[in-house]
Amino acid sequence: MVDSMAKNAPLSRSREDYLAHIYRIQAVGHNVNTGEVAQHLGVTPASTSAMFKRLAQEGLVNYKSYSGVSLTEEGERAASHVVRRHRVIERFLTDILGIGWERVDEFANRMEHAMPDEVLEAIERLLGGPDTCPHGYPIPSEEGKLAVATGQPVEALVAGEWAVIRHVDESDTELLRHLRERGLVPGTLLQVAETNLIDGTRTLRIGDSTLVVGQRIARALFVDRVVDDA
Amino acid sequence: MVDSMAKNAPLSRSREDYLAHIYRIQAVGHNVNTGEVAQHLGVTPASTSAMFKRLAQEGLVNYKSYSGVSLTEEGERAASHVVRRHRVIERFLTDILGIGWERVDEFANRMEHAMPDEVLEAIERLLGGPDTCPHGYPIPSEEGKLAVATGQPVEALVAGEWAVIRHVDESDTELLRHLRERGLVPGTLLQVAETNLIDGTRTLRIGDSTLVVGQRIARALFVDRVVDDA
DNA sequence: TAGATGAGTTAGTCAAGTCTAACTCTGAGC
DNA sequence: GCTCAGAGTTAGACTTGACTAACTCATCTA
Repeated sequence: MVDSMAKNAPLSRSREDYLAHIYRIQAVGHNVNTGEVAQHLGVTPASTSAMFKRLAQEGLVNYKSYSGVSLTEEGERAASHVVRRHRVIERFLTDILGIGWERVDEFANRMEHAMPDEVLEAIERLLGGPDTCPHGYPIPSEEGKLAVATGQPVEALVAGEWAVIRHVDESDTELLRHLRERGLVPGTLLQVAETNLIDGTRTLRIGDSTLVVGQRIARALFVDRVVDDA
Repeated sequence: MVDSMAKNAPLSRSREDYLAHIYRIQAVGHNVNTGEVAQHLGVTPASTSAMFKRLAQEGLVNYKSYSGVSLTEEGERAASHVVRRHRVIERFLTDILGIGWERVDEFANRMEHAMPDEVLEAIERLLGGPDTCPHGYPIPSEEGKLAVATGQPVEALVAGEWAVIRHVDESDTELLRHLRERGLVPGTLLQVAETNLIDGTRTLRIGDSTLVVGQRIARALFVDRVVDDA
């Protein structure tokens, strides 16, 4: 909007971090509020407010005091490039280097700002054009449209329903290790055998085996329902 | 020396850049002067002076006004880690991703600060423990000793002498492309057939072919003499 | 509908790293 | 040995992005 922006000056590391996080929140359909962004980025709400103002001035977000932000078209393009880099790097780390999926988010956070486009493209070719990150989130296209993640938490299913894991919450390292060890990864088909509404646990059937998972897992696993054709 | 340093706080990107460049200059046996560092890093001599003072205070370099700097043991360790990262990344970019050696220095400059140790180790395993960067410079060991680059410019050879290319100056993209296209890469055996002291050109024999190179190349190719046993 | 409460914002400060402009040192040449 | 050009340094200002402390707004409850 405001044309005070230098043509294509690269965004600062900090701006990239803010934009990418805003993007991720918008991609799951939530409102973006200051405190949440501040907490995720490990800064104070005051710093976040200040950055929102700067980003708004540069035409990257729409911002009105006390009512949150949203990405402008330009902001969405910029943010999606960062998220794209992040997710391709994660894929690279797991698929080529064999690093555990519970650690790649952190590593990608550091690497995503310093990855030249040409290098990213070469990595994508090597990977054969992956569609999702290891945790199941879609890799945004080059064009930079918001890539919306479908799926709802296992928590929302009732006993008897079938579903496929789409993506898993990647913020908790311990949990991720847990999930991997139990085969709870994107693409896995499962059935909710039983729901215990008192303690929040779910009994899941996966292939021939049965698994009882607590509420934390039931909230971290995002699935799409599958109609049972059997 | 001065223990005002926080134990193992990671170095800033800026410090890493300065230290790495000082390391490279020391590794070819030259004195480190302010202007040269400033020019290479694209900052003013004033900024460089200021940084030298900071680094000295932190025990990373020995610094006395008007007489240059040298790395302390701690500085050498820190710098060699950065250079190590840089050179392993270059190898990765050329050998795994197939990027031309004339571009990898620039890319590695950006990536070297954001590469977690675990990722670097995984890349090294994938590469099979390379000894040198694509331009022929030694990859420092984990221990962080200064890795001295041997070799002298082709310019220093006289007609008739045999030599093996050890490393090539990596600062000029155009020149690097040129060299690669002519097979003037590390490991190549050559003989100086003729030296023209008037225009500075050299005629080189490589295998069955003959190549006339100008002074710029004769200064950018670093070789070790080989005794002619024939 | 008036507080109260908590989220969000503003004001002022700080540190890192850069710059320009002015100053100082070193050493090469006479 | 002296001078002076150029390399190096100091001083002071600026930018970015963070912080704390104090303020303001929105909303939920009574």
